[in-house]
Amino acid sequence: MKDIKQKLIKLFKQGYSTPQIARIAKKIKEPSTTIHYNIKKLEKDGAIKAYNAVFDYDKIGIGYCTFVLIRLSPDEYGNPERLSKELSKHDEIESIDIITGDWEMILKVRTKDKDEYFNFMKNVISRKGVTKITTLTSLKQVKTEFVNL
Amino acid sequence: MKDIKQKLIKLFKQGYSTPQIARIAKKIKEPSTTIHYNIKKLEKDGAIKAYNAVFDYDKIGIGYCTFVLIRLSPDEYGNPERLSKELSKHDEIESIDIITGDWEMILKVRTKDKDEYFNFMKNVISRKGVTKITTLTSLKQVKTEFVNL
DNA sequence: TAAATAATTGAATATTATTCAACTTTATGT
DNA sequence: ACATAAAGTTGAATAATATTCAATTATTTA
Repeated sequence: MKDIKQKLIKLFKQGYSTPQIARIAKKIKEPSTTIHYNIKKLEKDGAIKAYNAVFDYDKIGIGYCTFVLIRLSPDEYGNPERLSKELSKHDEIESIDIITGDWEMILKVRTKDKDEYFNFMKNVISRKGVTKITTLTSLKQVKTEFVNL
Repeated sequence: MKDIKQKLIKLFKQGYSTPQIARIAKKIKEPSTTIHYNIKKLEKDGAIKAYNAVFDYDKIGIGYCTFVLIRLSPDEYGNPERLSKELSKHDEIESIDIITGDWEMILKVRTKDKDEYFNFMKNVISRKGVTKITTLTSLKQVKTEFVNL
């Protein structure tokens, strides 16, 4: 056994998929060359960033999902991009947004369980510049990445 | 002009992509038939729900992104799934999670601009059973769907 | 430890993406 | 309004890729 599964999951999170031109052509009843041309244009214009897989996250062992609200200290407040760039390297983080209001940043984080999340919070999120953290834990994921579960 | 672009975007949100077996095979140095077998297994097991595109949402005209926190009334509190199922039909909603804590539900919503979001909030989210709504507006999206922007 | 099941793989085939050149439509400048 | 350029559409030919199949190896189960 070569444990190809985990390697596939890692690749499919980043991309490694591609449009099904023939199927789309049939669906919207246009020649496949026309579909091809239009897709390449979207890619060239940067409108499409990647093609990737949407998972049943329970089944790939990262079923513990949280939203993390972060408040920054006054000195970090003016430069939230520094921290967000830093955080973006971590595979556990599905999304990072800099937001308005009482909080400066919201993360969507996926880990195996609460213990793994706790470690992640202590080691990655908590750092100087971060004043307060609130975690909203998902009890049930109804829809993700525009896909109903 | 046939405005194929919008049709493609709609299809790519749902799926209509497929793994690049040959590229993966080269990348992890295994025969393509082995990769094929392992991918089909993931699909059969339900671990992979779909293959879809990740967009630069500004460039496809839905650059206004919000997180919506929803509190339910005592009578709806015990059955958050009813409302979430109802909401999941709407294309503007990227994700729906039922959560712990002060709020019962969190949505990630993508619209063209604040006006379109305001209409969406009034017509779709606000309804009996929803006691309170707080909107966190994204000022900058650093990472989405595991992809750095 | 034998039998059954799951996983790996190369060769053959089927399907699909891509290229190209011709043509049509739309946009641009004077 | 008209000529010209640029963008978009398309069928035919080719290149690349996925899929099937049967044989082999590894792993699990009784």
